Amino acid sequence: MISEKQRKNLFQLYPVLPEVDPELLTQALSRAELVKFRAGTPIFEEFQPCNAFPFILSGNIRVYKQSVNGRELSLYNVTPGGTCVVTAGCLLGDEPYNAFGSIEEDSELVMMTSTDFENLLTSRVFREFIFSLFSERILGLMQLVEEVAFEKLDRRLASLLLRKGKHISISHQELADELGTVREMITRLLNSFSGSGIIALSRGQIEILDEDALRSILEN
Amino acid sequence: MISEKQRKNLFQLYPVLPEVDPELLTQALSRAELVKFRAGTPIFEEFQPCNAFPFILSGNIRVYKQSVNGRELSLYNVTPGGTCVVTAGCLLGDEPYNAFGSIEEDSELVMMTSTDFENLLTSRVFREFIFSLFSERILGLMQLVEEVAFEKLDRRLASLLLRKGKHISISHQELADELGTVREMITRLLNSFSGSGIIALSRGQIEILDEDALRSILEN
DNA sequence: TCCCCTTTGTAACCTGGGTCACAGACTTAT
DNA sequence: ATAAGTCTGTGACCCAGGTTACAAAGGGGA
Repeated sequence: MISEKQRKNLFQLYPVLPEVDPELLTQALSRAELVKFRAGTPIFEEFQPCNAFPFILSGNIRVYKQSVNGRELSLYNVTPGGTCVVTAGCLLGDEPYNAFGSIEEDSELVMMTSTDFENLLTSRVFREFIFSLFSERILGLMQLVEEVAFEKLDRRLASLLLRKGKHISISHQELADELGTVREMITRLLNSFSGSGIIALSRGQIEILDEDALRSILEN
Repeated sequence: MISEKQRKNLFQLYPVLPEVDPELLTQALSRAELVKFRAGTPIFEEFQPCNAFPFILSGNIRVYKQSVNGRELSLYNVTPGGTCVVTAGCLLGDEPYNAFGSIEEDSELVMMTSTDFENLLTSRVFREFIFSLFSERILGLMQLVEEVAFEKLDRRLASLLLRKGKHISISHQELADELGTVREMITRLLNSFSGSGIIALSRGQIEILDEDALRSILEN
């Protein structure tokens, strides 16, 4: 059971919810639980069966793959208002997870039982909501495949930095884990960027000085 | 308009269709057209808007990405009974294609207009059908990302060969296009396989002699 | 049979990026 | 202040895989 305040928050982030059949919704929410997680907490693993569906009130979930030698590669992030398509896919297909998920920033999730989630799917608007997230995600994954297969690392890194804004707080290792490479490569590339005055580096911080130069790397 | 025979064929391959609201269905089918394509025909391109939705009666569609230097990489194949999720995704999101599609074997498609497709989606069973294909595809794409990012080419090739059966009619170039690499690499790897007696090669043909050895490459 | 086109073989070479093995610099807890 | 842990910097090295540039088979049609 979640509080009235949390319910309001949830509705604001997921405006589709108040539109579903009230009876279904009340049912589902009565059994839903608010759970808080600290940054870094793992929340699901490859091959593990999935049994609950998360709505994100705050923070975000990083969904990623792991290689045998410990490298990681982010597939996508789930932010407030979005949903975890792996979980949805696994619940629908009754298959185990095929990726890892962990909390990136401190997060508040509303966890819904898998049966309640499936019940919600009988509602037309809710199904359409999930649908549009699915198709968005498919396009995103196709893009990612292309990037990983064909783009060089410097361009991938440049594009990642651009997406993250002008002042970035992140370690080289975390950047590596996002791109599926190793820390040393990131250090090297960042130093070469900083050598050309494109960025300024300090421990745990990257500042973008010349956004245009960074952008021009993308189309070299 | 499609013939009675084609309609039967369609229903057999897509058993969900006869279950949708008959009125919707009749509407949609009355405007649908059967189109035949020869192997190799391109049917859609990146950035092109999409305006029709295909059901596959026979043959198949290869959906792939292209790199600037002409390399290709298959994302998935659409076979009879399946549907092209890119198309569905693009139609739903009203976005242009972000991949290429071409006919791999001579094919017969029933093309439905995009508005009829969207109307069909108001039917619960049909939506669920598309749903399950979506989630299947998402899991597949996640798998592909992992493969491309972390697996070596010999393993990827071995796994591809195993999926294709014992007698394979295909050129080295086509294998390369499937894996996102170049012809020379495939030739090299195939020759090394054939050197160890795992496969036998002839022009346009690969015969798997030692399936176990091939499988053991996957887990070396 | 001859010609042309497609497919395959191959060798030398290059390069991006991963691995290893450190050393320093910063931060935080004790 | 000291120690321990976390980040960052760096250089040497290695290797998978892409590039170039050919040569030589097949195979099918005229």
